[in-house]
Amino acid sequence: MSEEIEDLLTYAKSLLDSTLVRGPVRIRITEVEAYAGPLDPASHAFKRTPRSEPMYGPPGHAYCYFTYGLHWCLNVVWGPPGTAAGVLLRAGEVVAGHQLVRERRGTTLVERDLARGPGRIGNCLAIGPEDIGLDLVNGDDLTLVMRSGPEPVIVSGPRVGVLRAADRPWRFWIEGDRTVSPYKRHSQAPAIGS
DNA sequence: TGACAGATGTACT
DNA sequence: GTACATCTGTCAG
Repeated sequence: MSEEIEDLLTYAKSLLDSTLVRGPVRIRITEVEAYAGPLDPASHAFKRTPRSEPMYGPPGHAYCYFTYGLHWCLNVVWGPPGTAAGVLLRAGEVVAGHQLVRERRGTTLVERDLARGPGRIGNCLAIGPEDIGLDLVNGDDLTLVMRSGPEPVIVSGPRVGVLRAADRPWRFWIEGDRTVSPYKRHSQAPAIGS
């Protein structure tokens, strides 16, 4: 494995237990997935297109994309400009601003499920097209606060919901955390090992 | 638990 | 013009 990818995976793990803040809403990140840009067939940046252009920008910025006609998902761009790698935030736990999140999401979900899934995180934080390219590190609207405490126990596994290169173990989550998304393998992804 | 419908932007032909 | 997508909510069994 190249050093660049090792660094990406280390960064992805460092995001676990970090916090995303937007106004009164705070979400503790419990599950992430790494995408290695042009080196990764599952990444949107595998091909450089107008949509994936933000991935080629500076690190620490947001790459937001709209999928399935319904959901906005949030990635954190990683690496020097041109690397086009990023980390998808797959699940988290709402630790503050529950009331506002419930207003956005409706009240049917139990607290654990409020940010359980990439689309739900986007919904909780009101992610939209205006957030593409936003600076998450120095910004004052949507901010990523890195973990300051000890590293949690981290488990890795194959990626979820992607059709290509699904068996790369680039998904990381906090062991035993009940907010980790339950989603399964892409229905058309080949079996692991094939 | 599993299957599927849903809405629309993006990429490819 | 067409196929598909880093998904979620709902319903049937």
